[in-house]
Amino acid sequence: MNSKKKLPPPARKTFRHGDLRRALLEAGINLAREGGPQAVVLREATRSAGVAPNAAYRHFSSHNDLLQAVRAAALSSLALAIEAEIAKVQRRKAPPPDSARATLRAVGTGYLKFALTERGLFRTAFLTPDLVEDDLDAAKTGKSGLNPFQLLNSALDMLVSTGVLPQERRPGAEYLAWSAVHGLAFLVIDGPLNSASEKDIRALSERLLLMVENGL
Amino acid sequence: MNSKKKLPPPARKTFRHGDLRRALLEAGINLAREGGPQAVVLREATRSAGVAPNAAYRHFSSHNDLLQAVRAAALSSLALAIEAEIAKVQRRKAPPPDSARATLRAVGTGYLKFALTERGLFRTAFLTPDLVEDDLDAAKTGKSGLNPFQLLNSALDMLVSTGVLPQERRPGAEYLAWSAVHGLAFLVIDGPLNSASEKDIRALSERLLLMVENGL
DNA sequence: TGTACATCAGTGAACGCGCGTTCACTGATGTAC
DNA sequence: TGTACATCAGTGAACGCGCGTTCACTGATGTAC
Repeated sequence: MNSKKKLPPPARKTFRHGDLRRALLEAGINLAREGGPQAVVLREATRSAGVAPNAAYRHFSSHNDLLQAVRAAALSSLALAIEAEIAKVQRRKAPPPDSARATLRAVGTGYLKFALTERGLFRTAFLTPDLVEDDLDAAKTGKSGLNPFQLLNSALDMLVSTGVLPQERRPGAEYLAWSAVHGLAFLVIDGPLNSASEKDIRALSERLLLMVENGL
Repeated sequence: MNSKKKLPPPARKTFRHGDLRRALLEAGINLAREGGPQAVVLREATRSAGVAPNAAYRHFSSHNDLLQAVRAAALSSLALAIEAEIAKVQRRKAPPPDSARATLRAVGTGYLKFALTERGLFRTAFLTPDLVEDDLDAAKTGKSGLNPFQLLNSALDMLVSTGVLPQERRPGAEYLAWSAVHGLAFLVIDGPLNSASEKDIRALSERLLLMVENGL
């Protein structure tokens, strides 16, 4: 009945909040998770932190500042998801070339899994083009300190060093692989595969990753 | 100095506009062209048509109605761009298998060209997932009466009928091909290839299309 | 251990903005006679 | 050929909305003596 969109404000007792920056960031992340970058509304974040709108300005210089922080967090989650898949395949020790191949596939799998299970965050992660090569901002990386793009690159380097991928095909290969995987992610979250079954999507993902492997 | 964003309203003399629906649609298309779907603002469209805001409601039932009309137009432009590339390769008569291959590549080329030269419209075209299979709304198609998705499918069918692509690999192939091409388009318009040179992009496009051809 | 005070996190009220949309209207057009 | 009238495209004014942001403030905290 009188329930607002969310839980009532957390009924803070003290004048000071204590951890408002973190609270706002987390609220922002939740908004992004559910509605993508559009949904990251400063006033809404303060609402769910139980605080006046302008209190946010103690911790973020502007709406955009908050949004970029959310984006960095999303990018970091993506890196973690990829790392988790990589760890999975590297656990079972295989001959280096096979392992390299499996690692590249794991990057793709992690990427796609994240895109599917965290659509809003995924879309938020790609707001602006600056997850570029030399972007080592820790807020955007996983445990390894690498961002998603760098994880992909290092998988491709492994492919070369184990002799699977001829050196001369290496330059630019990251963009080819990324294109394929990102495109599928898009078709699923915003496009015509939107209502496909998880099984079908999984099958398509595997074929796509094979296509990349064979086609590179 | 006192120049507004655009040309002053066209100084209509008569009370009736005469062709307001078309004028609003074209204004909307221009807005989308320059700023993507976000920029398609009903009031702005009426402004550039030199008309009161509410006049739009004589021709569109809501803001969203206008936006969908713009989207349909964008989709139709995309179809035309693809058809132009197809026509180019089919003009020079080649053995059927080669021609089929070239046609598929032409679909990809047309798609990418459109994405690059019409970023705003391209993003607008993919607002909502309903350019699906049986969508024969003429507003969204090119001269052939096919929408972009159908053009892709028929190129793949050609590949099968000329014996280039084994029949059992045909199902779902449209999504693999589309993924790759769409992903590259994204990397270029909204992603890290954003500032790449046209030459590099062209080279990547070719390699990508080869990857698809070999990997399917 | 206790007190004075600077710091600065959060408040309350207000702003201007542009949006989509509704209302009762006005005036040009095209048709019927 | 001329006039009466229905139609309906466009007007003008106003609405409520939620947003980001600014201002002068209040009150809890931590530090210096």
